[in-house]
Amino acid sequence: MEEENHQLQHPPPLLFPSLPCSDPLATSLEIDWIAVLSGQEATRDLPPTSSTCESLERRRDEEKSNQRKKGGRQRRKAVGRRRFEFQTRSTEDILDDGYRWRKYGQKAVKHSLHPRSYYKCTYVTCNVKKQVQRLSKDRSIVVTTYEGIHNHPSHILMQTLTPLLKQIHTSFPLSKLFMNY
DNA sequence: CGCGTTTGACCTGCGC
DNA sequence: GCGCAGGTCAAACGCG
Repeated sequence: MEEENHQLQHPPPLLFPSLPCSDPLATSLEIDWIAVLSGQEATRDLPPTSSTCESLERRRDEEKSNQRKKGGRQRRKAVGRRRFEFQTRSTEDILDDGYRWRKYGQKAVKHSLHPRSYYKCTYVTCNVKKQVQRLSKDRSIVVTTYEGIHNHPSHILMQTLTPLLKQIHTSFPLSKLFMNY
């Protein structure tokens, strides 16, 4: 068992990373708020310094060369990626965790009566995946495994915040706010 | 028409 | 090297 599996009683954390540069890949900077709150090293990429863009360039080059090696496709087992697993008693297979997911596969799993479903976060730069499977022992329990950490707020949160931000913007236009600067 | 689901094929890692 | 199991891709399809 190389990867870190955490049994959680609550959904995974919402993420609000800083954007250190204009590179689209920069949005994949991952901050683990669970780690933050527990006092561990939270950011798995470089901290947001001027060298971040450079490291992202390097990572993108590595990914490109990996793709070339594998005949155009990148297939790698996610070994060592952070995984969060939690069990929920529910009749629904898909839990609304606030993010939008696209199903990309389903597989019958050995020693289990129920197939495992594979989902990807639909947000463009977000690489988070999750697996959903029912326990064969107790069919009322859904096991959800998250892999990776979201680099954007959930769409539900955005829906909630957008009108609020609009109101703030109309009440306090930026031009007024920065008049004294 | 855009987006999400389904599903069979394919790829990769791992144990023997 | 081979076979198995898990993970991913991508075309076809459905739905709003």
